[in-house]
Amino acid sequence: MDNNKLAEMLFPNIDTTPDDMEKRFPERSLEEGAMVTRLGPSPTGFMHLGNLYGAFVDERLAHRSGGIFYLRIEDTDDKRYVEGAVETIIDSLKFFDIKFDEGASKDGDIGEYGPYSQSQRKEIYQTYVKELVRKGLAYPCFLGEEEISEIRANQEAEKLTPGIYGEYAACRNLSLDEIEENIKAGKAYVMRLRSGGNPAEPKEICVADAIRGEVKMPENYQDVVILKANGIPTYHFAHAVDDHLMRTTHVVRGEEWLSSLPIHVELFEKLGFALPIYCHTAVLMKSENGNKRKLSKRKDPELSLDYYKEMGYHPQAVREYLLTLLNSNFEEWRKENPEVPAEDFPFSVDKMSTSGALFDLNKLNDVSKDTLVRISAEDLYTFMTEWAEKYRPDAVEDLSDKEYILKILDLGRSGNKPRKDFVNAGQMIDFISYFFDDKFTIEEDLPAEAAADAKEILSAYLRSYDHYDDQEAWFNKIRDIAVNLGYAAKPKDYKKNPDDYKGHVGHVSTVIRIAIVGRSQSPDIWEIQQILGEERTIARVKALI
RNA sequence: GCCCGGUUGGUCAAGUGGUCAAGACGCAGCCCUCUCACGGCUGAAUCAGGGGUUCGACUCCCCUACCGGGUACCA
Repeated sequence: MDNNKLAEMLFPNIDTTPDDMEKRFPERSLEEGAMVTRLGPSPTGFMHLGNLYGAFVDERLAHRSGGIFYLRIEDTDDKRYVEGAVETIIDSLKFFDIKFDEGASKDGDIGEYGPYSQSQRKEIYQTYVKELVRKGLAYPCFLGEEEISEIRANQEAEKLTPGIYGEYAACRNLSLDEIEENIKAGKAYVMRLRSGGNPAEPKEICVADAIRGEVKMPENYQDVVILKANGIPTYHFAHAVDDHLMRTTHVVRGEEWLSSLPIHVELFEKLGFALPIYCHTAVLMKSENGNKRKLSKRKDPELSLDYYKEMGYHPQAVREYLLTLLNSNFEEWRKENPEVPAEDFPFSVDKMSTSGALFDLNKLNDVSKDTLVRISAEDLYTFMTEWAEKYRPDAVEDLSDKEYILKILDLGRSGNKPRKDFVNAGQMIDFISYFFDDKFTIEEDLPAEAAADAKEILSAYLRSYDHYDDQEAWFNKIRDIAVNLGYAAKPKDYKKNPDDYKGHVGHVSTVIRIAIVGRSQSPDIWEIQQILGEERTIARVKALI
């Protein structure tokens, strides 16, 4: 068999060689230890939290080491392509502040190692396939879908590993004439790797994984497809060629790829490429019916990135949450360095867990509260108003008085024990809604202990009200009202001798609180009144009377 | 079926042969307190099961169970 002849017959239009490619995409000149990572999403749907989780690892690794992080669109599956998916990916990542140094973008490719969409790299892949054919390491396979499933059925009946390998690789040893005949007859074909693995007794290979340590697996012996009938490579082949030519140093991907690692090892070897360092991350899971399950785009809309955007979670909060999942020592670090940007955290792959974490909304909310308390009112205002324009147009009008809103947002946030009332923009708008007359309603019943005296309490409050009282003077007046009406001045007194009083000062103030904010729970009433202003305060008290 | 991973409280987890098995979220109680929040304190709750190896095993080995993934001309 004349392999050169076969190569020419198969790829007459390819006149480039691997050497050309090496020259076109030279090694990057980066500092020692700089990592080159990539995100390789396929434009098949929408981004979910798991994608962001992985992207974050890439981004941190590259940027903390002074390396490069690039975006490569892995659009080798035309059947699954979804219109607009690339834009969604780019927008989502941008929203969560994941920054790329090069790769695909809305304004076209940025960087010297492109094209960054696999669909545009056909010649590059074929250059390498042609070379493999020359070396006798790849061959055309004319097996159709039916023939393959027949082979598979037989293998399954005999309890053998299914696949095209060894004796089942029917087209492995076709003669040049047979191949030519098939092609002339217009038969479709794929290109397969001529695997060097031994199906009878696969060798054990050992790959160092940065997260999992040494991974031992049997070598590959399948004649895997490297080029589909349409001339586009499979993921496996594109991965090898692209990550080599784009000079990726660290391949971060989900653990679902672990099983195909032997294929990649053989591909890199046959192509003469050095293996990158693999980092197989645990996949984010979701709990369902008591079981864990991998996140799914289709089944888990509440885990799509858009969901967090819609709920109004601050991107920084989501980042911090992800960081707590990613590196177990992050929370500890954050406690010691509350004011330092998360970017300074010494992120490391060997702190990453090997088992899949369950997404926990409780934890996200908690992290979010801690995150928002560190963000200035000014920035919260910007964030909230931008969010409202898109998701809560009804609230935009209310938010227009910036000075007013800033005071509200800072309510109780100063001092060393700041309130942590805010979780996300949607919740914030609801939380502060009582500050706006058009949203204000009495949402709760008066406390049972003081309901009967409500009118008197409020009237007395109105009579004694002086907007310019300081907080202490203000509260003393409430205490007086309480005592005069037969309520305990201190909750403790009431607890000790509940029969001596109708209730305690807390019940009395709750009546006032409901009049002013419409709820039994809120930050300090005096401060709220100062923000609301005298007129509005009095009007609300009168209204309830 | 076969192959590959994984398994510490409800959740996230530290831990790498000798610990009363950290910490965080959540939960319960208490304290602070005009409510809530914040903060503080206390508590309940964990090494999947069984065999080895060892003076000693959450840690090492084997088996089983369970969970997840792969087994495509999908990525």
